[in-house]
Amino acid sequence: MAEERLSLGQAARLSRYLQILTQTSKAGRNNISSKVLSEHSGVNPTQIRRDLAALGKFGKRGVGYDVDYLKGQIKEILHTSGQHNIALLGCGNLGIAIARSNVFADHGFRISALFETDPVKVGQKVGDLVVQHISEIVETVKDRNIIVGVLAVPPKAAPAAANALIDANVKIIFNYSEALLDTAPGVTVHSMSPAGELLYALYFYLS
Amino acid sequence: MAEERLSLGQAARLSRYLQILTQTSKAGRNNISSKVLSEHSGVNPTQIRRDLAALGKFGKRGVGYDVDYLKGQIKEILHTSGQHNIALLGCGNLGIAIARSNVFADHGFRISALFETDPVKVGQKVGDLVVQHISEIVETVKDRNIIVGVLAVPPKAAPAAANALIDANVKIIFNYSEALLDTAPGVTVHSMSPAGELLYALYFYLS
DNA sequence: GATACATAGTTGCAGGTTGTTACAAAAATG
DNA sequence: CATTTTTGTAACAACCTGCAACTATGTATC
Repeated sequence: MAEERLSLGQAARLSRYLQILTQTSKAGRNNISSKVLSEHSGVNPTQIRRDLAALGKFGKRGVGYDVDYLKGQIKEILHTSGQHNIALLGCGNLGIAIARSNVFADHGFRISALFETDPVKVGQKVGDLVVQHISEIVETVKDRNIIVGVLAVPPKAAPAAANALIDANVKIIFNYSEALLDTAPGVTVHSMSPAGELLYALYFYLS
Repeated sequence: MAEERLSLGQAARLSRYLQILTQTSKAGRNNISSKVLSEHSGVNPTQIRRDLAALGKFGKRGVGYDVDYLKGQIKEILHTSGQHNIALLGCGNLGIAIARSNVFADHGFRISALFETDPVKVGQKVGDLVVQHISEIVETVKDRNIIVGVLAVPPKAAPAAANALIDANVKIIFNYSEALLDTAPGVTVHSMSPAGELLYALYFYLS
């Protein structure tokens, strides 16, 4: 089994395809062509076919790709077929929005714990979960086998929250706030940057 | 004046630098080296220096880059020194979170209009803005010179909301929902995909 | 069945991008 | 003045991408 590690670009594209396939599947379509995939992903169709053919010949000539089958194959390749538990820090508007949406659930991530510093919010229920105080994070992360922490706190609170996640031995921090976080060895920090992406899109519109 | 159009990669990196510079500036530091910029952006320091040197020699040898000066220069290069008006569709938890945060304001975007379909929310105030009914979108977008629309609506409502934005002649649609949107000529659609990005990060952790 | 069409798989190549290594130039420090 | 830091530059190899071309295999139509 060759099992070579994917390049950065390949992995990025595959997860993008997966995202699109998941939505396509939800919309009830069960077949998709590289052309359509290209329109939604912005990736050149030849590139898509090359990516997919290199990992196994998943398509049917003249027809396209079976959405659910391809979805399953890509999940295998990305090692993300299983369920993964995530902790959400911050139960303000943003945190609640994330907790109630399916963004993560659709992709096999289960929000398994909610944390807050505000004593008023601690103890309240959001869906099936009870909001816990941040002081319980170390134990909960260990008990529930959580490897991903999502930061949905105000920028000012972000560094402290990130450190709490690091202390709790979380491996991936997903930062919804704009704040810059210090990195720790062995911990991947991924920051969203909607404004940055908007600037990028705007540049190509303006020039 | 050479004024060449930036490559996709260059523009992406520059907007990333800009995002980091903005946060660095907010944190009160006014000098930054390519090494630190690299740690926060994930871009190779040589690449950073190459990018910046190619557009003008903004740094001081032995010292680094002046944060505010560099920020200004990059804004010029990206043609985003001015203010840009954006419309926000959806005033649920997510919409409110966006409206109250500084994510966009920090980068010169001003949220100039809020829209909803829910009659209960129409007329309520969020900050200085009054929530308007979606039916007013065409006129408002024209009057307030809005070129960017941000979708913060539930996935089911996203396609209709996107079409409303297209009808209103918005140029860039920024989609916070997971839904796939149909594209229209002359309109750039940019979809956030937190779960996709998380899958990507997870792959490198798991392999 | 024959024909046309759509679409995946495949190859070769030109061009662009990136990381690496190396080094010179300028500024700060002591 | 010597040392250190850090930018600016260059050259090169490795990699990646897009394009064009072509083959193979389904589907639809007549």
